[in-house]
Amino acid sequence: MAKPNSFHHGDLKRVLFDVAVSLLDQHGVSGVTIRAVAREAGVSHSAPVNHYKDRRALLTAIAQAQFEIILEDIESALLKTPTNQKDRVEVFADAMIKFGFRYPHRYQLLWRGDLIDHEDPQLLSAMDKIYDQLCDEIDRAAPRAKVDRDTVAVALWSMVHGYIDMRLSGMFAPLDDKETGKPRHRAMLDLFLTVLK
Amino acid sequence: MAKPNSFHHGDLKRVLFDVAVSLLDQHGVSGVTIRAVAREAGVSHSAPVNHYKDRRALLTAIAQAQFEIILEDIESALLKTPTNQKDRVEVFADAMIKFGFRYPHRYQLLWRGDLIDHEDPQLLSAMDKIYDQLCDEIDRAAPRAKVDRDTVAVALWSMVHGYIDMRLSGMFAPLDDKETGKPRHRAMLDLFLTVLK
DNA sequence: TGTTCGATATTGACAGTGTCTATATTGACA
DNA sequence: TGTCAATATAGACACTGTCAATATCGAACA
Repeated sequence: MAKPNSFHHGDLKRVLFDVAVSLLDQHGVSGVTIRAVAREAGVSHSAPVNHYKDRRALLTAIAQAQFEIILEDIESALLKTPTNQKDRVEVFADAMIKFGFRYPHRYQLLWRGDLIDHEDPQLLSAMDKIYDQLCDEIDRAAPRAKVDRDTVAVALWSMVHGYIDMRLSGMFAPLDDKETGKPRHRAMLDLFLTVLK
Repeated sequence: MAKPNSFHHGDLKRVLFDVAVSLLDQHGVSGVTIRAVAREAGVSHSAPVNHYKDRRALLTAIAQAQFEIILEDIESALLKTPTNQKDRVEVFADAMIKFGFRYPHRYQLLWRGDLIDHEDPQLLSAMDKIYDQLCDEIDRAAPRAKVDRDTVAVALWSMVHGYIDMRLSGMFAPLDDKETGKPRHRAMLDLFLTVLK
C-alpha cells in the first residue's frame, strides 16, 4: 500500500494516527498538535486536513480506539475468569486501572469533553459496549440485589474512574494500605464488592 | 486602594484574579489566557507577569481558592447537621457535587495537573484540609469499621469525583434512578454508606 | 494514447497564544 | 531633589489551528 517516493502518500491516515498516539504517550495531549503530527509524519502542516477535519476529529478517533482496546482487554480477561464469580465484576475495574496507569495520557484523553467530540456516535457506542458488559457481570454476580443494577454500575465506574483520575492528576499520592500492604485500589474494590452480597 | 487614573493600577492582582475566575466560569479554562485576562482588566498583555509569574501560577491560585471555598461549604453544612450521624459523611459528598455542578469549569480545573502546579504547598494544604475533615467524619460515623479509614475516605472521594467528572465531561447522561426518581448520585451514596455499618 | 477530474499534498496567510527583553512610568523614601 | 524598586508598556519570537489558493498525482474515460 505504501508508496514511498510519491507525492501522494498512500497510507497517510494510518501514519497520522500512529504518530499522534505516539506523541500522546510521550508528551500528553498538549503534544498532539496538527503541526507536530504532520512534521513527524514528514508531510506539510496542512496535509492532515484531508484525513482528519480538525484536531478534534483526530483526538476523537484516538479516544474511540482506546475504548475499543479497553473492551478487548476486559473481554479477554473475562475469558480467563470462571463464570458466576464475583471476581468477574472486578475484572472491569482491574482492566480500567491497568490501562489507566499504563497509558496515562490516553486514559485522560477519554474524558476530555472539551477536546473530543463527546457526541460522536462511534465513540459513544464504544463506551456503551463497556458499560453493557459491566452491567451483564453485575447481574450475574448479584441477580437479586436490593439496589438496582445501574446504580451499582455507575457507582463502581465512578469510583474506578475517580481513583484513576485523581491519581493521574498528580495531586493524590499512592497511599498504599499500611495494614494489608496491598495497593489502595484493591482494598477499595474489596470494600465496594461487599455491597453485592 | 484603587487608583483609577494612574499608571500603576493599585489593585491589579485582585482584579486579574476576579477577571480570570469570571472568564473561567464563562468559557472554561481555555478562555483563561493571560492576554484575555489582561484585556478584560484593561492593562497591557504583559502587565500580569508582575503578579502571576505565568499562566500556571494564575490557575494554581484560582484552584487553591476553590478548594478553600469547598472546605467552607462543608464546614458550614456540618454546622447544620447533628453530630454522630451518618449524614455527616454525606455532607462531604453533597458539598462536592453541589459545587461541581454549580461551577463546572472551576471544578474541572482542580484536577488539571497539567495546568496547575500540583505540588504547590498551599494548594495541597487546602486539599488536605478537606481530606482530613472527611476522615474525621468517617471516624465519627464508624469508629470501629472493619476496613481502615483511609480506604473508606479514598473510596468515597473517588466515587464522588469520578461521578462528577464523568458527568461534566459530557459523555455520561444524567441517568436518574427510575425506581426512586431521585438523581443517581443519591442512590449511589445510599449504597456506599451501607459499608459504614 | 491523451484528457479530464477528484483526491491529496503544498504553500502562504491570519489571528491568536505564552513568554521573553528592553523600556518607560510611578510613588515612596532618603 | 534624587534614587530606586515596583509596576506597566511595547515589541519580538516561536508556536498554534485553520483557511484559501495552488500544485500534483493516479485513475477513469474518450
